Amino acid sequence: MFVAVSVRIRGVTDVASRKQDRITRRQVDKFDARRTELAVATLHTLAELGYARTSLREIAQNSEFSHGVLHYYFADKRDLITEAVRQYEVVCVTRYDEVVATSTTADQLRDEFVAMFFDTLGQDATLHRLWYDLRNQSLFDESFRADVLEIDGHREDMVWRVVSRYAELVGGTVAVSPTMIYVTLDGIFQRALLNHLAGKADNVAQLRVELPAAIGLMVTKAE
Amino acid sequence: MFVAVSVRIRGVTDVASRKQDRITRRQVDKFDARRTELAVATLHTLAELGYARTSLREIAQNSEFSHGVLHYYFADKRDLITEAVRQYEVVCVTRYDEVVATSTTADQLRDEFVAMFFDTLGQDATLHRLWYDLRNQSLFDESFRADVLEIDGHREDMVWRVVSRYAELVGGTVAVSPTMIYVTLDGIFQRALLNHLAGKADNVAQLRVELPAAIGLMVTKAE
DNA sequence: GCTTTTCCTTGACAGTCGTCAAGTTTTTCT
DNA sequence: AGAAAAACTTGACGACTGTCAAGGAAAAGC
Repeated sequence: MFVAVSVRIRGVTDVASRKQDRITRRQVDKFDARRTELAVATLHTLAELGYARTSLREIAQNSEFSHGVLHYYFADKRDLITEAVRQYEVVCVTRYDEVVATSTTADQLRDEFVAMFFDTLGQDATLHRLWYDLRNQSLFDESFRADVLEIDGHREDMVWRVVSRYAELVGGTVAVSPTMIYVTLDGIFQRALLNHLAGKADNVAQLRVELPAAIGLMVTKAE
Repeated sequence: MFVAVSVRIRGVTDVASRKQDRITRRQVDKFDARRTELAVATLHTLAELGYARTSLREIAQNSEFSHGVLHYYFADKRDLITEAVRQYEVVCVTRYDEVVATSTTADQLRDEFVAMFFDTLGQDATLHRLWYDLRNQSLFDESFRADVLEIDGHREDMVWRVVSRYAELVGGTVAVSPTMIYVTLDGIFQRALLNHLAGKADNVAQLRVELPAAIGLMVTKAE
């Protein structure tokens, strides 16, 4: 019987058990592959319904398996959702890195960042509302907090890479702390998301107009 | 039989029915009083447990009545929660008005605003996390959106009154739009709330240090 | 004081939830 | 091919949910 935990057993380096080790690893990889497959299905269900209304049976219906299988691969619901959140992070936290790497002028970086900012707002709106849902859930449920704070930190790093590179290209320095930069941009994003989902496209457009200036306020040009 | 709806019947101005009207109004007022009483109990339950885990029986236990009475005063759960949200607004949306009214210098206004900002963060933390919970819920549940957008607008007006008055006292002008001011301050508040509830007091203190400068960036002094 | 209306409690309903045990199907190994 | 292990399905459990109807308790009206 293969136990339903995600901890891989390592350290079996004895020569006589190599073959067994190889087999076990293949099993574990297969196990993990299905785990992430189910976690992705969970992610889509959560994005569609929100945390409060997502049930295990609904998740199973969004996969090709039955609801019982979830307890074969996950200890309980929290374990499943935690894994789903980790999948979210993989998708989301390197979003702007290519823009940073390829842009050669400050204006280009700023414009492409703004473009991608509002692109993903429309494209992945349900995923983003899920993130905010889970982050809020961590205000009530302590067991989510560690993961949420970690992802929040990665998001902060992500926008810091953008803005500090922008300052570099502009030939100046960043005027505010990484935390302030993040909460500002994240606040703009949240507001834009709410307006987007409420169908208020003109409000979203207005935020798009104002975003470049907000970025501009964060850096001071060298004289 | 007195129907459980919140719409008051008006327009009965006929002289012969004055007495009946007076009685009816007293009944209605009593009805509304109990409605708000139950809405307040709902608010506290929501603040404690969050939207996802709040049940009608739990709400009733936080009041002095049994669970059945909720359907006597409210059409359904949504009606009840909507009324609770309105109660939240009454409490929260005029929080800084006195600071604005009594401050005579820019520094005083700024310092007292910051003080109250972090006061209510610690004092009413559960209420605030509820607000963010419900705002997020509106990203999934369309029926919350109108109320949420209205309250969000009032919150924006609230901080606008603070910052525009601050600019006035400083003898300058506000450099960014009301929306940008709100999303920034709200973003800072959200971050501080998360850190506060996570027990990271030093992070909260750091945000407190940085808040005055963030306000400073929003206004430009006249030369 | 008696009747009528209002207010509130109690208990039940149909449904959903997370969880798990038993059993079936599929894969793997010898 | 046969045996063993893994992967998956099914159905059930107790608990909990929102809702509502029946009836008792309290207040109002006469």
